[in-house]
Amino acid sequence: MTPTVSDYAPQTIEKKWQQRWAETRAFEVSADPSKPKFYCLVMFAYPSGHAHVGHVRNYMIGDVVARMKRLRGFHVIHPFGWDAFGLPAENAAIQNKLHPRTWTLDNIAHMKGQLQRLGISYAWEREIATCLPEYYRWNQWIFLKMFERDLAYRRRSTVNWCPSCQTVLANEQVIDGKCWRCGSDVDARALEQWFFRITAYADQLLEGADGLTEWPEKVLTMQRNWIGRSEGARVTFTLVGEPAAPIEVFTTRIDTIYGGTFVLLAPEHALVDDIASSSGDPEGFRERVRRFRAQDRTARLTGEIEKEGFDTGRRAINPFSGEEVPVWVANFVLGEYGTGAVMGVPAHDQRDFEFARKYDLPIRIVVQPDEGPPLAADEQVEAHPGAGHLVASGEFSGMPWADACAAMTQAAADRKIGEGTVQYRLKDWGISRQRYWGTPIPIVHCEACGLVPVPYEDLPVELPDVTDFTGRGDSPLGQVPEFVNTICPTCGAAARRETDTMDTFVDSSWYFYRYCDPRNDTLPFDPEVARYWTPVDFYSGGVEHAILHLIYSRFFCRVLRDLGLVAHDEPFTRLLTQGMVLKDGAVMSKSKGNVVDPDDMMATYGADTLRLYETFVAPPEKEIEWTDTGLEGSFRFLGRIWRLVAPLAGRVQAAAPPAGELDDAERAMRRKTHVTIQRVSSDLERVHLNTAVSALMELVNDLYALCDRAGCGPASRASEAAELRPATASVLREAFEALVLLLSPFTPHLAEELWERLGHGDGLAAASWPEADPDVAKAHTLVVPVQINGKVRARLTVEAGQSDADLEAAALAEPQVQAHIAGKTVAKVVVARGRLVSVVVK
RNA sequence: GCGAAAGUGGCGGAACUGGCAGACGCGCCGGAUUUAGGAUCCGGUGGCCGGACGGCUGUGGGGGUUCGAAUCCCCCCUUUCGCACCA
Repeated sequence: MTPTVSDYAPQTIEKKWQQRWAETRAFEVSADPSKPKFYCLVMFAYPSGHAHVGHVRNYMIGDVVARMKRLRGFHVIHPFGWDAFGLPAENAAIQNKLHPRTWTLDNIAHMKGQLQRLGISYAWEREIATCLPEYYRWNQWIFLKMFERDLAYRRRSTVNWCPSCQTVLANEQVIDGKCWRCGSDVDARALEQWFFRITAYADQLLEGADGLTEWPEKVLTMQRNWIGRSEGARVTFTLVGEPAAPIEVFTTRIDTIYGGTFVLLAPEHALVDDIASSSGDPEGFRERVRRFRAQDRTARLTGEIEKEGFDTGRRAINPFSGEEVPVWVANFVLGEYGTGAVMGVPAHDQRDFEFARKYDLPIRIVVQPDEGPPLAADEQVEAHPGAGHLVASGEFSGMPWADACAAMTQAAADRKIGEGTVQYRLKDWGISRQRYWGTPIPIVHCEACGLVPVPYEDLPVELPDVTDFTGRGDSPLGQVPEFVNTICPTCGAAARRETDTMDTFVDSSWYFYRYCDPRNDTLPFDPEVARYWTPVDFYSGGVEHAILHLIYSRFFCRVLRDLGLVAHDEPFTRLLTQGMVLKDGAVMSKSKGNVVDPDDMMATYGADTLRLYETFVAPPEKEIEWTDTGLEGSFRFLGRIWRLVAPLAGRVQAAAPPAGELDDAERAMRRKTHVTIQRVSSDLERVHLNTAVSALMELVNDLYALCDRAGCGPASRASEAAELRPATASVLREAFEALVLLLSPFTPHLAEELWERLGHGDGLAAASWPEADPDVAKAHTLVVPVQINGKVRARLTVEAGQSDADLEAAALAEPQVQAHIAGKTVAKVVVARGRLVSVVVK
């Protein structure tokens, strides 16, 4: 394709304007409290090597919003950066003998070039990369603050171990028992680990969700489920015999406690070992426990295994009934939830019911339904978990179950045998990773002093240069003596550094605050500056982070708030979860070989075409199927605009604003222009990008028709010679300018070029969003359909502003209508808001 | 199993608080231009009947509310997503 003067040549235009934007620092901003701000954020990128069109889509959504807000007079911060720590870099290093830093920085350079060629309006001077000491230093700083406040702590626990990634995973990072990153089955391992006490904020995170009115309900539901709050009570049963010990159970149905005919311990329960020792056959006992513990962790968590258990031979006293009940160990009781022990109430819990039937344990009904026939224990085919009133429950008999819950919780507290508690499914966030390419945890282990924080003035604890990556087990940092061996900051004795690194989700939990003040070297960010820019007004990214990044960030926001660094409770006011880009029905991935490279698309069609396509093809939240023909359609549209506006730009740029002497077509055109301004404006505020584009296409179609008629359009021969009425020129000028401005968030290069050709030397940076004139946008004549018995039989063309009575009369006078009501009686006429007349005949 | 969202032409998708279903685009058909192809410009395009005016039918299926339902209510089917022994 050889471009001629009238051809749309995106490559030339795009290079020109990208240079211009860089020279004028068009998108750089600084805090200015006298102006309204807008923080537009897209999830930063993992520098995997190449951006594909799926990433590009998200950046496009953010860019359209940012550019629109800028034209609307906001001070817009639209930053970008790199989530630059993580395993792929380390794995690449193992394979290619490259340092992870080299691999990462090279990838960043390449991807940055891609994004710049797309013309995304980032404030590049705020760019951050989490793998640089100047960034991760502040991870360490925040970690130490959390350590001081007991929000970061170390304990031994059973953790999720990914055998392929050779590291620990947080609970959020295990999906269906598999590693979120590589899909391997996750094992259990007992390790000393660092945790963040996110559970301290469980209630706040839950309650805060109610205020997130501009988040997708789906994400909030996922977060609420993940937090999993349940109200109940802890009640203490007493193990009889030697050793005598309390067994605390958690229940949400203390009202059923008189039906508690056995106690179940998780195989991991602390008492199990003691009981085994004092049993007749300690080895056999332990063997059975070992078997349960070894059962597939995934299957145990998802309930896919057969419920099994065995009698410990010991008994415990039910504190309410006073009865001695057997104590069993059961494989379906989770050691990590509640107290690791439950009371078995077979009549009212399905799991306990199945267990009791299997092992012939007693079933006792203590809640009878208020209606219907009473339950009988030996006839039960399933548990009755529902409502009713209590029976066989001592002094509580006869009470409605909900009242009984309250009364019995109170009674337990009075008698010091229990108390009401709230239990969460959410667990503390395990952040230790046994890998190299992450933030070193700034702690020193001293024989004498224990866990000693690295003094703030010694930060950052820098990653040493490791050159030999094996990817085997234990933390690579442990193999670097110069790193490990240090002295205790407190007592000066020889000590060892912590060798685990932090989960990379720590990096991403606060990066959006760092953008506000990215070069600060005394604090993570200046609270005053952050107060101006944050919270983030619009945040766009993938739904896969619904309960990972998005819950961690909400937690960090509160921690930083309590440290006095931020002034709000929620970091992201509005969230959009964008749909994925599919090719051949599948997510794009290198292994499937279905990746569409934006560079290829830009080489053929230009960045603007790619940008337009990805915003037009479907609503941002929906997934899209990539089609080359769709992309070509977008290219055609831009060519169509070019052929329309470019040749006429010089001829209309001096035209006066439209005045009174317009003909019908010109008046209609003006109206279309102003209606389009209204539609695009409101669609963009709602981020309905696809319908905004379609409104612009309608405008262009109408402009073609007008120019065709005026003999000046692309279809006209010898268009240069055609006379242009001054009125036409003024209408065209107004329409072209609106079109270019409304289009500019989508296709900024083309818009800048045409804006310049329309006589504006100072660029779109100096322009502002067009305002619709409601009077011009208003229809002067309208078409009112007339329904007879629900079917449209005629259309009236009337002057706007007719009264309902006039419309009714006009409708009934219409010959078409007359024909349909002839010989029948008009029973009723409804006029709907001047838009429709509905006639009912019999 | 539980919960949520969705189901509209050949395809992607429009339709604000119930008010002309199918905007816009892709594809397809026809015309103009062209030596030809491509590109471009114009027109047509849910289905059935009719030469046209027009008529009938139509938003997963079935019922209901209403002058009027893609939209609201009930039942069912399908798809996608989330949760799934959390006591």
